[in-house]
Amino acid sequence: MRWNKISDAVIRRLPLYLRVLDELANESDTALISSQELGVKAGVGPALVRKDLAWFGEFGKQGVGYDVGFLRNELRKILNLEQELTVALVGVGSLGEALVRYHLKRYADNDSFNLRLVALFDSDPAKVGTLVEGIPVMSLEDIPRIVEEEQIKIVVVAVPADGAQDVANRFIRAGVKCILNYAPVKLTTPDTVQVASVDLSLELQRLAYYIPKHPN
Amino acid sequence: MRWNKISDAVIRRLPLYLRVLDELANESDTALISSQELGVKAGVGPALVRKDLAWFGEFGKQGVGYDVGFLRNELRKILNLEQELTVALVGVGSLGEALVRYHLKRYADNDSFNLRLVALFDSDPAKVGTLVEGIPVMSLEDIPRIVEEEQIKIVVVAVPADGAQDVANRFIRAGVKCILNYAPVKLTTPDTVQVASVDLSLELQRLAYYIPKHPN
DNA sequence: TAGATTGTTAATCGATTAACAATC
DNA sequence: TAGATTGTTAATCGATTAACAATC
Repeated sequence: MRWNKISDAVIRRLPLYLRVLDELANESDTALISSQELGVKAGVGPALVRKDLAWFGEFGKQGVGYDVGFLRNELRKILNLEQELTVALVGVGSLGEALVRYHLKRYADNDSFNLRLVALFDSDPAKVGTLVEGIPVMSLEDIPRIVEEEQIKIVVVAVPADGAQDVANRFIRAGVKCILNYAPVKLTTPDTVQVASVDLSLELQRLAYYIPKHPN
Repeated sequence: MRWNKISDAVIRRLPLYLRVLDELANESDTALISSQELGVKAGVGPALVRKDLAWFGEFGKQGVGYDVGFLRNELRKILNLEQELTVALVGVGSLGEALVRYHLKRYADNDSFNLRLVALFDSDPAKVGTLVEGIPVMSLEDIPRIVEEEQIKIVVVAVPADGAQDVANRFIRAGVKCILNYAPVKLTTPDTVQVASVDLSLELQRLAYYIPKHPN
């Protein structure tokens, strides 16, 4: 499986399709779905659904549609969701702790997900050695060793803005290729490294633009 | 000020520019910046910077560049950041509470932000009437009244997936035009309403695609 | 004036949509 | 077979980049 240089716009829609298929697989006994239906449920045009899927193979049957279970399985393979995703989080401040407690643990028992949060890191010596939700907090010095030992695949960056680039660099040097960034900065990374950003203030400022000038 | 139908791709970059200008205004005494420099700091090409800004007016001087303080101010006006942004949050579960405690309060005292979280809502009668960080939790019945009284501009949806569309509809009916959605569902809204989504599992599944097949 | 950088138009690039032959 | 829907190619649409005259 080597489909090089498929646009990220395409990749971003695959989880959308997968979510629809997960629902169908659970809640109903629909065994087949057309690009039309799948598109409506995912909020994407039918032609685009077919084009997106066609990058990876011929998953449908003409005149019939796509087999829900089969397509779901193929998407899980394409997205690397069959394997366990080992995750580390750096920055055990209030945000980091909230993420550990409320977010990441939630995905531990998800259907189409196999996420395991294995390590926490913090620069504050007072926090190193403590446990949060049973997960040990380690020093930034330990990053290379733990990434290697635990085969960390994704790191969640939840440190303040001015430390984010530095910790990102440390994980990149240790071999991590996927970063989920909560710090309000644009991380500079080699293009072998993928960054997803959750930047609440950018989103809020964008929304503010759409506030009507005169009262509702 | 009515610049109708400017692409959302443009609007999304304005907060990026504003962030750069905020930093310059604080940390240094740089009074002028070129589209070149601003682009580098924001991660955007210089031609695009000029084109984006030109949608809203002529803010620069040929041969000189843009005045940092002036441009910052213009962007704040364009993005509606001069006025107080009154926010409500619905869904006081573990996620909602974490958002209240760790995220939204943080923006209360931000330089280029004037966010005020004024009301919480929950469908659980046991929670209605309690306070979270000093903010009262109210019943969904109260949505129309409170939106009107407090002039709520943005609602943060932090309810489970199956309740999200319903609560979104309630706020839309009450006149809210901006929704920040944390529920893992695509909200269907009239196109007079803007939705920003924070969907962690979609981001993680996207990142997973980029995990190398064979060990780092 | 000479040098620099804007605002803007034209060219390029990429992503989405429409159309349809292949085929289940 | 007749009807439906895929996979794919060609057409369209929109967004980014390049280029440059205007001008500070």
